[in-house]
Amino acid sequence: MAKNLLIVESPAKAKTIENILGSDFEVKSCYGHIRDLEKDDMGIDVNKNYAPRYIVPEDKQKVVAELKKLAKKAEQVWLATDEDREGEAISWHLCEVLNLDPKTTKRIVFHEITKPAIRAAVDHPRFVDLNLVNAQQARRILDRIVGFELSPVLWRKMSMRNSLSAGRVQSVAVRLIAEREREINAFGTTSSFKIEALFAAKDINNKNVTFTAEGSRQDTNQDAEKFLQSCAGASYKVRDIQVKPARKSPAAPFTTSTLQQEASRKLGYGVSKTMLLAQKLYESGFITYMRTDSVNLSDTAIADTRAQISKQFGDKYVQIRKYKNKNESAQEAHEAIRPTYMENATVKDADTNRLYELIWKRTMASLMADAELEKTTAKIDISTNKAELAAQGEVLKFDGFLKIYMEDKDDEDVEEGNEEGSLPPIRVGQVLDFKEMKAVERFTRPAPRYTEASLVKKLEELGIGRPSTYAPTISTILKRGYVEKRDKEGVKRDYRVLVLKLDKITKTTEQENTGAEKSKLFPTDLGLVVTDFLSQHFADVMDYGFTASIEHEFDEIAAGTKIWTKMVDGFYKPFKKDIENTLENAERIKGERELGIEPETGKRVIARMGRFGPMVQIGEANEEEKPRFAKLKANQSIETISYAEAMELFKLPRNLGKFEGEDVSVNIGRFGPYASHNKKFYSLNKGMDPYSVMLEEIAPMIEEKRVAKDERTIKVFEKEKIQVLKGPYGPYIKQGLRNFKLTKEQQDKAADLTIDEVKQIMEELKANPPKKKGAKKKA
DNA sequence: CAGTGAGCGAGCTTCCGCTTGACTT
Repeated sequence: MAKNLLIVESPAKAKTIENILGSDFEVKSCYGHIRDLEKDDMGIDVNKNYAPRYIVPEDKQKVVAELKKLAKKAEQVWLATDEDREGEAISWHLCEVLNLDPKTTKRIVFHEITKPAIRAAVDHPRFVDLNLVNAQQARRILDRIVGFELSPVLWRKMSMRNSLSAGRVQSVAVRLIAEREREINAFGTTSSFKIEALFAAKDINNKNVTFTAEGSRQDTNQDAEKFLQSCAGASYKVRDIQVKPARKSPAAPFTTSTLQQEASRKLGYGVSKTMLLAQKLYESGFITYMRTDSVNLSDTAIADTRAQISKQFGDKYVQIRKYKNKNESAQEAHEAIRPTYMENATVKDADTNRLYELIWKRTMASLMADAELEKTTAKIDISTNKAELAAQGEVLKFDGFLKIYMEDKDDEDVEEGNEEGSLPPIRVGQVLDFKEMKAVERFTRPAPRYTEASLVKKLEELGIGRPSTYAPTISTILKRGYVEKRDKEGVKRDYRVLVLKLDKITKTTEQENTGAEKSKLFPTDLGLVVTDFLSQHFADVMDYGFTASIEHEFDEIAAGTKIWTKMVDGFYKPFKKDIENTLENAERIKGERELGIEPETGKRVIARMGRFGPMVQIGEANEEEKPRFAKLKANQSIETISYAEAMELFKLPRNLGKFEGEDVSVNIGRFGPYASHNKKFYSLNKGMDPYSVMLEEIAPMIEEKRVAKDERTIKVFEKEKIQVLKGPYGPYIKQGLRNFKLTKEQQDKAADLTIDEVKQIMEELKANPPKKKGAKKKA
């Protein structure tokens, strides 16, 4: 029996630390928070100075029971939760639950899992910092108040039956996406003409090459033509050449947020996928902890990386840097995300290797030498006018970190047409061999829509959310239906090109694709109307600076200069007034927009939110007549749908004629477009448009779907309406809407199951349903 | 599975931040 019990948050850490500390220590994990506010009545006694009511959630009871047992036996308990606000609170909760005195129980902290760091921590224990704990309680309680007061307002004011939610983080995340969408919709594109001259010259190998030089942009088509005209018959002479050295530095080691961004840009992963793979790597011991906001590398990691760079590329490529966090909201409880052993450049598992290699390269590059460049700018005179052209070239003199890694840019930060090539050797005074000059119409672009990762980047900049919540926050706003992730097809656009060649100007119009986007976040109508509603009635909580300002107050609580209950009270009192006022006075949320008047009837055509989502409506509900309704299509929005598009929606359902003697009609239902025939329903195949599809396409589809259904069916008990079906997880039982999972053995003999056996399996599963996450019984 | 669109009102939903597995049709 070990004398000392040391408690950390993560089980993977526990193992490593136990190895470092040896047999005097038993190291256990508490798996994060062990208590939380109960849900009834917010779990807070608002009238008793916001006294919190904490409970141990069901899924934590086993862990807590075991820790209790071990704590009782141990001579000394050490609290080694993370060194940040949440970690401090976890230590305090452990004291409360394990009957330890926070004023005397040893509390230790470290930012890296290395032998010297752990040893030093054990040599310098402190006690739980109750001010910091109170800052966390204020944070927790405030978030609970915001979430549990705001969400019910939505339930009352929205006519949708979804379980809607609002919160300090998620609601602002949706707002960012909503505002970006409106910016894009309101964006007025303008164009100008880019001037580009093409010259020929000999390179150092005496080979003929071409290079381009740019002139200043021309605002209009006429300006562009006039400019080209003024260049007709000109000669072009190099007036000046400037050569400047330049350097590029590597990016800092990964944090959760930058890892998510790069994995999105380079590998196309969503943030959940990145975190899932990183978790696997962490649990297998290949990388350090993946939920971190720190860019710091431990001394041992720096030494390890330096050795690896030297070995692989030579000392010339080593450049030790100490990275500092620019982000004020960072709490830096951990190291940056890095490989645990730099000699492993890859891992065996193909699934995780791509992410691992990214982490390995980024870590290596962060301690590699700057890249050295030479930038050349040549100014070129035009003999027939006063304008000048500029040609730019860039030569890499020393690759440094670029040897293995270069951070990608977001669409947002990429400027058009600045790709730098190399220039052939030219000298001042040289008359250049002119080929042609082009004026190409270019357009201004609105800011791009957010990807999951660029949204995380923005949230982090605003100090909203934490590394452990970025991915779950995005899942939440998707699940609630406030936001959709999808592609957008581009549209064809004409652009004008003028070419001056052999002193003659030719004008052409070419086509390009514009506005195509992949895996971007779009607000739904629900997201838009809920954002408007919340912004109108709860402007302070929806403010982008709200989190930063309360964080400032949490800092004061942590410093002991502010009382947490006073801080919470200062927020709650006016907030509660807003809640009551809104419940009493605010209209129901409709998001109504008039699209026009139907000429034949004089009835209003409106788009609005209905009980089942966005819809269009002709006429008003009154005694004489029922209005006509139609659902919006997937990519349509209340804010942008036109009158003509709305009227189009009323063309469904369409009757296509008879097949096998029965009518076939198509419509759009809850699960998308479908055909109905002989009382059966068939989802339309991808690409089939219910507005235009013909019977000739539908009939064979119905036949195909009948066959596919037969293949999925293993057995049918007609009388009991029970089916045994083949699914992606093997055979299962289906009765109505309910599915019943079979065990391995039962699956193997699925085809031979009798009705009695099936019934017995169902009875057992009904009596003992498989446990679901978060399922809890009422006390 | 393929309807609906008003209002009443059982009894339900809901937050953010720490952590992993259990579960999925």
